[in-house]
Amino acid sequence: MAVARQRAGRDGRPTLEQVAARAGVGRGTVSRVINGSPRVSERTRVAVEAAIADLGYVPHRAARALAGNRADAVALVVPEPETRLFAEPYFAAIIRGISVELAEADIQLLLTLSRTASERERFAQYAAGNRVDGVLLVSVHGEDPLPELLAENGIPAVMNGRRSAHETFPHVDGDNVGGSRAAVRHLLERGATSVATITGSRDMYAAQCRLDGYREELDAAGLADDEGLVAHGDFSEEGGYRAMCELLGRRPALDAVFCASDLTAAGARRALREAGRDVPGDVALVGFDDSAIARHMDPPLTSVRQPTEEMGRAMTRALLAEIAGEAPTSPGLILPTELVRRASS
Amino acid sequence: MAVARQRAGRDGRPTLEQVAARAGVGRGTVSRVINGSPRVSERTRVAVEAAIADLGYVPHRAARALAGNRADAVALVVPEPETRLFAEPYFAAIIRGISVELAEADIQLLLTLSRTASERERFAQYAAGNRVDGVLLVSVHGEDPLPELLAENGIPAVMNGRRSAHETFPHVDGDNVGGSRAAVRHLLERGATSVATITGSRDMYAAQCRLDGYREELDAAGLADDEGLVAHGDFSEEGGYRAMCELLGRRPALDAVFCASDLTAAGARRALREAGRDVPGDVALVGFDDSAIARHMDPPLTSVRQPTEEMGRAMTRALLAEIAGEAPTSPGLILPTELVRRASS
DNA sequence: ACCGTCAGTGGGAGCGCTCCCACTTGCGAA
DNA sequence: TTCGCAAGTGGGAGCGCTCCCACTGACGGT
Repeated sequence: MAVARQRAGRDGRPTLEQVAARAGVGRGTVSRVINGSPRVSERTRVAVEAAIADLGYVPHRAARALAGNRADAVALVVPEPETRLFAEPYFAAIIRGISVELAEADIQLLLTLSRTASERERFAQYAAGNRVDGVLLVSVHGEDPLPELLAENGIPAVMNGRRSAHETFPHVDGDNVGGSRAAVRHLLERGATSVATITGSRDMYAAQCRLDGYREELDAAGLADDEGLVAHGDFSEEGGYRAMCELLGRRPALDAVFCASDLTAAGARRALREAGRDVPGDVALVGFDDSAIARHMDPPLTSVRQPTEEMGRAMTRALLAEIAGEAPTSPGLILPTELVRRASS
Repeated sequence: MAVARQRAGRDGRPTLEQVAARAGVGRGTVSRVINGSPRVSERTRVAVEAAIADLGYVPHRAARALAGNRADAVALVVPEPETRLFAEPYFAAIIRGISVELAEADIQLLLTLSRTASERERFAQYAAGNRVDGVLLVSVHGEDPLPELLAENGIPAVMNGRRSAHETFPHVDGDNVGGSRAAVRHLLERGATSVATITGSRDMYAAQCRLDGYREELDAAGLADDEGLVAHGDFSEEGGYRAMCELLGRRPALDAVFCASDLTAAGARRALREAGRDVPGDVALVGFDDSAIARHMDPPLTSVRQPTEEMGRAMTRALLAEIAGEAPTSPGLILPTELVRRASS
């Protein structure tokens, strides 16, 4: 048995050994060709590549992973409660970006939905055991133990978004402040004189940034700081509805509202309709995220779009660099946002 | 070197060998415990489990895969052009279902976006090499070579949806005909007398089914078959808009429209508004998919919902059964749909 | 007392790779 | 000519598991 080398693998597929035999070289050489080592002569490389093509050889991932002490895979961890996020163009685009970048590096994407905090801890355990080379994190909340767990275990990871202004964990985020400022500026330019805002969940940094942007832009325009124009929502439609009712009661003369999310804007729009206010005639409305509902609202909603696909790519590139052991140039990357103008403002 | 067994793995994590030493048993026994073999005495199992817990042992996936000739992973293949599908609650729910079911079986989910047909062929190659145990397919079009490629290579696979009435490939689908019939029946019950429909892309079986359901229900109600009430769309909003304009020109007296998708309904709604028709006052509208936009249309759209999470689970269960070598009881499974009533009808 | 049986167990072999060391060349310098 | 060295190469060792065969010992039947 030990004599008859050069046999195909258990599953009938060619092995590296067969390729080597066919090309008339040793296993080491084939391995070098596959891994793009420069220490192979041109002639040899060509011969090996021909043998690979002839045989239709595809490296066996598990064997590679085992021998090479790596996984050739990265995990994307999505908190289960957040799967509604899934139902957003935002998410689809991020995944597309990730996928493109990973495909180029020939690395697999593992999708992991983690339901509970304990499951996230278990995941860290799991990830530590060389089961993945790196981790991509989305929708990370402040109390999530996963980032620290990963860092402690020395597992390369990058998150989407930030938990605070001084996020030390590697991250890629959209420019929330800049986007909000652009939205408010736009409202002001369209002649609004009393711009209200409905915030997102106060414990989320993105919500804080969007509120900061709102304030900064009003300041820059020299408008008085009126706290009565700020109502707190929670990114949900219902929250938007309630906040809008509140606002209408408090500042009936408002003529524009900047919402921290499109969903919030949808709720606000409902409240405005019930109050008999026309959009954009009486009140101009702007959302954030440029999600599916923005395009389909009546009237279509002006919204702030993040360069989501690019964010996915950037996250992945950063992660791959980290895996490759490159020293990170900076802990984070902030990508610019863009205002998409529609009929609501 | 060969003497000093019982050492931790390269990455410092405990190996099965260590667990065996700690529990005072052989490697084989630990393996049996891990894999739930019944051929282990209660006492031994307890001891091994304690050792596993003490050491925080996690099996090394790649080693398992290599030795066991399996991958412990299944791939979900999404055609890249379809990633907009991603941005649907439909998709999110399917993935959630898949994820739940896979987590129970401790199998990983690989997400693969395939851009081109050639990439799909390459994927079949790849899958064949024992790199995944099975494949989950969504949005399969008629000319897609992947299902056949997988079948030829003996790779277990299940698709979501069907390509035709006599789909032989294992599949899980929603009851499109039943859903459409329920939608039309609902419209009729609400007093509609002239029910039009806007179809989906004619080359898609789901679109055909939805049209069939529409016809069947009208037949059942004894209404004359009026081809003028059928306009062809393509599941897109623009297509819905055009078809609605057409319909309005041809049958100005229509008082209800059943659309093959929510997006189509959104387009139709726009056309109706431009024509000055009130929804639901003048024309009742029903969509299909119960997607995000349905809830946020004005008025909110009545729509047919599929049991999507359950579909994901069913697909996964079917795939796991196939992987386990169980003979499929039937080639496919059709799950019931449900009409979600909202203000548009 | 003998045997067969079988639940339970230990450990060798080997999965298909990568790593790395030892080796062979070819070639310019001494 | 001899040596040194770098470029190129072959293949042993070993990654952490599972598979499976061989073995042990308790037990019941004869």
